[in-house]
Amino acid sequence: MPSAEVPDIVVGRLPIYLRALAFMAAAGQEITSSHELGQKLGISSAQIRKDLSHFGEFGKQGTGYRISHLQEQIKRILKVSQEWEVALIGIGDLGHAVARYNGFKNRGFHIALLFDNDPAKIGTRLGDLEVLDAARLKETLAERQIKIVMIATPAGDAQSVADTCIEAGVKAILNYAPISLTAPEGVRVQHLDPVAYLQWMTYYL
Amino acid sequence: MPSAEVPDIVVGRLPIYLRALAFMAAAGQEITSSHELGQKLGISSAQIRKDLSHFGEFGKQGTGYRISHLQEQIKRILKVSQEWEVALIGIGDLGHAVARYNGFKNRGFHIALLFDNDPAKIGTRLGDLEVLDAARLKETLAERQIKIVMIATPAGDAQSVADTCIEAGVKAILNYAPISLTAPEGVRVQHLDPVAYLQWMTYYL
DNA sequence: TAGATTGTTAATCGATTAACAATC
DNA sequence: TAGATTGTTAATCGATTAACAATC
Repeated sequence: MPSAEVPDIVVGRLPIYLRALAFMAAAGQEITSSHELGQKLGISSAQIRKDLSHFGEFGKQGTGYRISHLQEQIKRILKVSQEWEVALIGIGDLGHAVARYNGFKNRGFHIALLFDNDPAKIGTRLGDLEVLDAARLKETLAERQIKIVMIATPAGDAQSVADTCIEAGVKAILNYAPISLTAPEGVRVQHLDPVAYLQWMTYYL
Repeated sequence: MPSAEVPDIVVGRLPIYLRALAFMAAAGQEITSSHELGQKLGISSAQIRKDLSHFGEFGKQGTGYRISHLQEQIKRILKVSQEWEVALIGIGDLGHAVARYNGFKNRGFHIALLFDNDPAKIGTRLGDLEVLDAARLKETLAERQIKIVMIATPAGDAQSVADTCIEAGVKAILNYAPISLTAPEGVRVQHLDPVAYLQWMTYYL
């Protein structure tokens, strides 16, 4: 029974399920069960079934889930059936790596715009994209109606870049800069902080 | 009252607190309160006090928390008061960016070893480190008693690299490769998957 | 002192799990 | 059919919040 009020934490697990399903599909597997999926992810089978039940019925009693079908459905739920155009701001080492990262392909995103404020970088090409002048960030994002950006600038620039993006109508920010960003209601920010994960793990060492 | 059984989710918030405290400290601030910290992070003040109470008493009634002291205490709890030596395996675009990332400094980690299996890369230098031959990964990690590695290899190599690291005694793996890794009990794996975050955010668009 | 904020208790809220009828 | 697995309900478990005495 689909509901309007799906817990945040449930939505957050859907990309994990999607990743595991893609892995199985790549190995040629066609069917899986909540039990198998749960074992792979260290999650109970009941939780997987419960999570999915927030959105509908995707399996078959006695059989399990058809992987390709479940992938399609979860992609639809997450709105990544079609590809989103994403802008990347800050083309330093990290930005380069992000721009060349092949993990976006077929997962709902493609990098459509690159920005930097360094005259030495503006106008250069990276893959089949030209690095644009960050001075025109706001106008360009608004024109192209970009809703999602990734920020890979130095820490000191990240907040003002974020502010500009938000003014241009951006609603989701993935922040690679080592700094906490603040954003108004209605704009989602995720911080990709490798050190936070490392620190978490060292607690248990 | 410190307890032996601190919930995982509480430990996971400590690095976030630490990051916010570092930000305040960098701005010259000396004192904060659970209320202020909570507002910055979108967390209730009660939760912050409750979280900290698992480990001890770090504040002063009527005043709040001395930032430098709280930082020290949380670092001690997370075992990042001293720096851990970390190995980085896979020196492609992403590995380069990780190696040059300045966010590790002063947060409990430093990259001590670089590995790749490409003869063209082995022996070259990156900063003040030489890229070592991944063929000797296991021996070298064991000799140096490395407990933490970051994997930035292509997806196809990541699991076997992880297995080798685990055989060498590694207990914590930060995985940048776009693939789910499996590891035995006692080894912690964190997957740094930017696309999972993007997919989570698009749900709300 | 008066005001503020901690650490902690108890109450509330929400998420996870166990169990099972339905059914493929 | 017999076996397996779903989707869902109810019970359990755990985390968050509200409230407040203690006290700086």
